[in-house]
Parts: sequence; C-alpha cells; structure tokens
Amino acid sequence: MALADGTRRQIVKRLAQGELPVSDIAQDFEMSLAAVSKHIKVLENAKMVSRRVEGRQHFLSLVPEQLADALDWISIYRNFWLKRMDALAALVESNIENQED
Amino acid sequence: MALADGTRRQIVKRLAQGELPVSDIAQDFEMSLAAVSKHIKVLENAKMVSRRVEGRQHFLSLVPEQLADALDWISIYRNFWLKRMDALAALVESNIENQED
DNA sequence: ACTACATTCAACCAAATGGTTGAATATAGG
DNA sequence: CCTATATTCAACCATTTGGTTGAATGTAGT
Repeated sequence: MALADGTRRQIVKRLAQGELPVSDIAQDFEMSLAAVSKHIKVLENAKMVSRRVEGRQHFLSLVPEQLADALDWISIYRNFWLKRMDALAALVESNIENQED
Repeated sequence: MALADGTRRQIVKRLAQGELPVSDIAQDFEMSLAAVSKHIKVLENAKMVSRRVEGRQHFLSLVPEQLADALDWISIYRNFWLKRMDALAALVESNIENQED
C-alpha cells in the first residue's frame, strides 16, 4: 500500500493544494532528492499521482479517484459507528416507551 | 502504520462486526496462528484493538477512537474535492453571467 | 493427574523497504 | 559549446516486515 509510508502521505498532503514540481516537494524533506523521487514513483505506480513534464521540470498532481480507492475502507469505520448509534437510538426509544405508562 | 498491511485491515474489517476470539479471526487466513497473533499485537500496540481475556479465549474488539486518528487525513482528500467543486461552481456562475447579455 | 485446547513466545529466515551515493540523461541559458 | 539545473537510474546497504516452526503457558474438562 502506497499510503503506508509517512513521507508519501505528506507528499499527498502537499499535492492536495495543487500541482508542484518534484524539487518543490523534495524541499520539505531531509532525505536526498533521489529518495523523494523514489517515493513519488511509488505513488505514481499506485496511480495516485500523475506527472506532466514541462522542460526539465516534472509537475506532479493528485489523481483523486485512486485515492478514494485506497481510502475506501473508511466505510468500515462509518459502519461501526452507525451500528452503535442504532443501538443507542433503540435504547432511547425503549426508554420513551417506558415513560409512556 | 498498523493499517499498512492487508491482513491487518481485514482483521479490522471483521472486528467491525463485533467482538471475536483470536482463533475465530485466524480461521480467515491461511497463515499460522502465531502469525495472526503477531498481527493482532501490532493492532493492539497501535491501540486500535483491545483484548478481553476470558478463560483460555482472548476476545478482541475495535477501539474506534484510534481508528479515527489513523484515518484522519481523509480530510485531505475531502479538501481536494471541495476545491475542485468550488472551481466548477465559479465556472458555472461565470457562464450564467455571460448569458445575461 | 492427564489431555486437549487457546494462545503466546523465541529463534530464525527471506523478502521488502527506505535510504545512500555517484553516474547518467535531458533541458535551459549564456 | 559549456555549464548549471532538474530529475532519474543503478548499485549497494541496513533495517523492518511478515512469515515459519517448536516449545512454553495457561485454562478446561474428564
């Protein structure tokens, strides 16, 4: 999973603000440019990031459709809470019923 | 990150349905029980899963608060779309303006 | 007490991961 | 053409990860 790594998540965060060249992103990190370049490639392979080459600069941007996939199982979390809220709702309702007599 | 691994995500998925003993979860996978046990420990260390020991069975359940943390940066994704929708809205509005003369 | 069951522990291993460095490629600008 | 800039490539290395197996621990049932 491309989003497993913290550096990669930071890159995605920055790109959420818009298109940026590789070197701009690399500045945020202490590691070598080559290392950042590798991380970018991982995101590219996962189709989360795309590249537009303009002269010697490579501009990167997010491909949100794929991000949605990666984060898909948010639904699990949502379901978890919905279930609990249903249970709570049922509890409240049964209390009201009790009050009725 | 604990959720980097696919096995672990599956475990979380199953636990979203409710409390389960270790062996129940282990049945879903082809790997050894010890391996599953290790994955569970990772989730426990990340405080996403908690354990209730009852006799020889260890019942596991989700700790959703921590899950929320792990998934927190979903907001990035949301912001990304909001921005695009704003841009689209602006575009539509400017078209309406043009139609007005 | 003995055996079966549920689970973890410890030692070990192979493969994946995340980083480094130096060289290569390609474009930009005097 | 020459040099500086932007980026990738390739070889290499240490650490982490995800798995295995066999032994250990603890509880249940007879």
